[in-house]
Amino acid sequence: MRAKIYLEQQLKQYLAGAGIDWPAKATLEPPKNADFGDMASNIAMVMPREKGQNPRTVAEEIRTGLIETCPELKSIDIAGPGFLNFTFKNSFWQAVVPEVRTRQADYGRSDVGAGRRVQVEYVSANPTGPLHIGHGRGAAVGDALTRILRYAGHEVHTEYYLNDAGRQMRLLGLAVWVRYQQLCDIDIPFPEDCYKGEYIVDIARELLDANGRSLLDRPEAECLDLCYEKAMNDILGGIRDDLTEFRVEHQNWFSEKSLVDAGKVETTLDMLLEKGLAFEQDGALWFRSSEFGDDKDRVLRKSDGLLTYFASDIAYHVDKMERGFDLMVDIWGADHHGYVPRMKAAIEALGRDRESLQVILVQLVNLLRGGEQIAMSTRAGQFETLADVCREVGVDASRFIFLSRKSDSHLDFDLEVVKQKSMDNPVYYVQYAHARVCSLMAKAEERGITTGECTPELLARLDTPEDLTLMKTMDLFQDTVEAASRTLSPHHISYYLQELAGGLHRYYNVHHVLAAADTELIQARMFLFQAVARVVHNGLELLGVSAPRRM
RNA sequence: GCGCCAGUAGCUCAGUUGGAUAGAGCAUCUGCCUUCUAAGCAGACGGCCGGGGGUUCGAAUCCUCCCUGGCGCACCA
Repeated sequence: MRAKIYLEQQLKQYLAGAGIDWPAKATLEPPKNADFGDMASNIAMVMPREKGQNPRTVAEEIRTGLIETCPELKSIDIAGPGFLNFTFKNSFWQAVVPEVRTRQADYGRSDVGAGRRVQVEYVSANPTGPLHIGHGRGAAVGDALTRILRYAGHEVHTEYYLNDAGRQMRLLGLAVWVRYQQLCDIDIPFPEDCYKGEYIVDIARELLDANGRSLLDRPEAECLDLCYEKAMNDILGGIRDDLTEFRVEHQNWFSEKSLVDAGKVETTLDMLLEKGLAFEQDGALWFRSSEFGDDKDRVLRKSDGLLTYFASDIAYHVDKMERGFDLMVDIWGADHHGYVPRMKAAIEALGRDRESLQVILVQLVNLLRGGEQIAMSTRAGQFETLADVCREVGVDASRFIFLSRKSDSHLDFDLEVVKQKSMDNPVYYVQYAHARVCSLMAKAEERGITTGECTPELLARLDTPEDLTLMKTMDLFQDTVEAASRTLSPHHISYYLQELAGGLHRYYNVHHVLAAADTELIQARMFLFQAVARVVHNGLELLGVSAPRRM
């Protein structure tokens, strides 16, 4: 059982005996400084006490009460202004090894999510060009978050919102059409605001190869449609392929066009009008977002009669709510942060708690090569695609880098650095820990060493500081999963794994596993290593990073 | 001008939502391969946590005012 859970139960039991509730500000966590013991609590300082009573006196009472009823505890110390520092017996920590052996892929799994239904919408890039590195970051975060939330007991549904209606799409068709004509040696200028990428020319060339110059004889509107459709299908196919390659799979691709065609946008606008949340002014239709915390009201339908993106975005979120999700998580590029208040306003206006929408803003990625910046702009057509980057540095390395920063932070992604197999890229450090154990087990098999039964007596041999560090770190895994889930922050897992891997590498250099003093010690250490490898594996799985058996 | 995010060791970044003496890695130095993978380990060096004020037993973390960088502020998508 986890140290935190155990102590929490014991303390609650003690407080209940005294008729006191668990204080809201009470904490229970491993102290930064290991000299203070295994777990520390401020409970004596934050719980109600008689006036004039010193927290240390309260702590002393708790200490006396607990030390008798908790056989798992080796000692309780009181320090500083009234901290309680708990130290467990080695046997408590050793029990984590069989626990990992039993639960295997489920070790660390939690039920804090209590089956809450969560929808994670991510990537959702306009299909106007290939995915670039910035989309990759969003994809990695969304996917890891999905894995973590599921592991923490949520029921998660993933979705890609496809903006397949609107002006950008028309521009895409136009771009291809112009390129097609140019390929036919017709001298027309390329529109300034169109997509200039080489991939547009490729699509036009395919059209030319398939149809010859025949399109030139058909009505322009028809050609534009044809070009748009072809471009859309090609690009979307590319995006799907890139995501698959990046180990990202959305359960549903939600089409904006389908929303419009089904009249759901109009229905939503009618509903807003009915509730007095929308109004006509200057020939346009407005949403009263300013009444729900936004800076100003926002246009839903322009005076030219066309709907804004915001209008269909509201309709889309209405649809999400109708599908009964307890929580909607949207992952956006940070350059869209100005959009958050109006979307939250919409959620609230529609009668839902604004917190039921959580927008994760993923900051910009600076793509560098040897310290020099590579420009990225879909329209200008200069960028390295996500596929290019994956091909060059690998999916594991890319994902791990993306998941090793909190989303709020800007990220420098230097291709030369990420390619290096050094500590500049910790993914190898973590994977190496797993591979080390695997190769060690293979070696044991070669030598005919078997492990036998995993008994407490055997595990009692795991009593060095390095043993205890590893076991305590494994004990923290589920807490880490829960923290990552609670704060919607995958990077906690990444840092945890680096710490666990570090513990293993250190151990490896201090203690020989297969050359230990006697058979029992060898077996005990093999059990320990197998458990560590299992936890590393589980953690990497949450990040969507592979756990190689050899490197 | 208004808003959002960031500012922590020379560099890249953590810091479990208010805890004890602020942590990793890289870089730079010093050591460790005749033994399970050196993609590793040990040690040293390195800090006014952007700055001022406030809140309290206690602040990198909370409130406030400044400074710097990035990004947004459309009847664009």
